Amino acid sequence: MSEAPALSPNEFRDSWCGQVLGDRVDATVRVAGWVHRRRDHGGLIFIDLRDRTGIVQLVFHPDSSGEAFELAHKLRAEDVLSASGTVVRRSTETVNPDLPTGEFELAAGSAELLADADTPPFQIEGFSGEVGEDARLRHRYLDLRREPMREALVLRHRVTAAMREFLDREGFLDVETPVLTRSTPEGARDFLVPSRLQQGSFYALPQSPQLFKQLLMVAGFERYYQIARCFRDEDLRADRQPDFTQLDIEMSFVGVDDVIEVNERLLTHVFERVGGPAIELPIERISYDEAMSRFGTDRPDMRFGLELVDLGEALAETEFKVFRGTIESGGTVRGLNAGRRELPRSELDALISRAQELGAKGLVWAFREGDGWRSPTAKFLSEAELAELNRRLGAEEGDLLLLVADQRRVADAVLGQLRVDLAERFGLISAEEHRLAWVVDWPLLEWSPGDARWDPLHHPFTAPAGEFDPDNPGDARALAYDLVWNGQEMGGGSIRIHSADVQQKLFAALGIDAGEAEARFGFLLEALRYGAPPHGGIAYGLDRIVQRLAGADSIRDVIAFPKTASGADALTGAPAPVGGMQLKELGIAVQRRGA
RNA sequence: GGGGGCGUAGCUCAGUUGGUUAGAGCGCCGGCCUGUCACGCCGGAGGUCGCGGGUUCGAGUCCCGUCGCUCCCGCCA
Repeated sequence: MSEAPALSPNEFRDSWCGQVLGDRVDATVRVAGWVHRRRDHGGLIFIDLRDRTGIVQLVFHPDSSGEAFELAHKLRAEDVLSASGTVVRRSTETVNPDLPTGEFELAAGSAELLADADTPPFQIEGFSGEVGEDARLRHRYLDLRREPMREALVLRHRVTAAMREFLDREGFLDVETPVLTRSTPEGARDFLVPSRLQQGSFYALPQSPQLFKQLLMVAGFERYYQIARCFRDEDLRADRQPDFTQLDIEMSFVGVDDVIEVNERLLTHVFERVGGPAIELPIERISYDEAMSRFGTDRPDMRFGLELVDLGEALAETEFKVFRGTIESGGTVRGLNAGRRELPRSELDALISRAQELGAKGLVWAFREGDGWRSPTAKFLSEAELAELNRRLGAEEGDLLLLVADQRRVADAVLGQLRVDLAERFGLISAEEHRLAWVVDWPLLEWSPGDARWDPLHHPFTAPAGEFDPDNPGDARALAYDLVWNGQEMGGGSIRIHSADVQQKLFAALGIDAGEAEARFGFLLEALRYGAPPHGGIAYGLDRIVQRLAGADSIRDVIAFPKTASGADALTGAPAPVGGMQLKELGIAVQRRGA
């Protein structure tokens, strides 16, 4: 809970509920808030009154409270009340040690009902069950009265306040960029807004302020930040909302190390301010290649082992058709040692199903037994091969080994995720341990077999390291960096291309010809020709950072009014149909019902 | 777009192999109660078992469809 703000006395109150403490004893104070709980003893009534700062107990006596006693009898949960009385120190045996104000209480002399409340659809506090999220979201204003939600939003405020404090001190300017902007159909699907004045044309809601912040660098602002709402029309997850918040930062005349350095100090400052985990500087860096090789993912959770091992070489000559076929078609065999485990067949089958869900054709499991394996696959492999696999996997007696034969990227994706699943199941992750890392040295582009073209790993404005060779686009490295926290991507950024020529080369490499580039990004190319400084920056997922700091399971728990998994706002009912008149003004044909 | 889980009182849940009148805790309403703090005690109300269809003598329970919530895969430059 944040400290109670100063309070100007008025007709409703002159003290916060949470401030009815020792220094007020014998004083007459007036408090206002919500009836948290009522304990009516017939001849004596206790009311717990709650405001943002906490709870105080009001006592109503028939003798000293007069009319207020009659009112207290009629009070119900969540009624809004203003009450005044004398602050009294409780006798030793009536102290409530669970309440910050528990040594004191307010002997109420008068009270005024400011608003009566319908019975809430769920209890605000004080019963052991967990209220379903559906009900909570439908009455979010009641859910937000609950302590955990209030604390989460207070934490969120403190995080953004600390960010602004640091960035202001470092000379970053907070500049707003448009929400109605232009669609540049790359990456995620855009949310579109029809234009009334130019019918048939559409605004797009920004997926990020990327191009605007680059233009601000061209404009000479040098250091920019914004806590920006971004929009992506993709399916939701526990850590994905269609509208979400990004801490967006951009700087001029910097290289990778400059951006990382200031961001490490930013994170340290924020974590110190809000009581986050201690950060050891510098934050460790791991190359993309090493992350993929050891963990099978570009956002490795390095709090535990179970690292991936490449077994292709050891199986180059194998007679086992599955392995041999995969290797001959350019794939490989990857494996991990899950340690000494005992899993029933049903759970091994579940692992296979999970592997298939993740895209594998199958999963080989084995337990090391003597010099060989206990495994349905053991009979297909030679003694020498089994020994070599055991050696490479560091397998000891009883260790569970998991192998996937596939194209490298599939094997990585499957084992990289299984590794995390297994660590959770086997309890290898301590809740107290935190591990931050920069993933660096990214490839600039990756080949997309489906679309038969090169796609940027980050975005098409990311600067290549050194000169870009259009003849070998796959070899190019990017001046890019992602911040990974316990295996979750928290933010990412890069040094940007600040030369129109280089930018055009990149567009060409991505299959965007000069005409199309001019049509879609002409404003950027033109701006880059008017003296663009070298620049770069980063964007953080604010919701995810706060989620992690709050220890919440979903970013919905740190967003005041989130959407459900189907993208609906359970409170307002959005999205909703609009009237024919509204559509007509936009030049959109009105569909007849049933049409 | 695909897969899994859930849907029973206001809330959280139980409900056996398909079988009489669908239960519990909390909340709610009424009564009693002067030191409680998840107050206590007594009494009471409250149900379209998400919705639609089917099987059956009989469906909360089985089947099909559908809607909602949720987790995951795809997607998220």
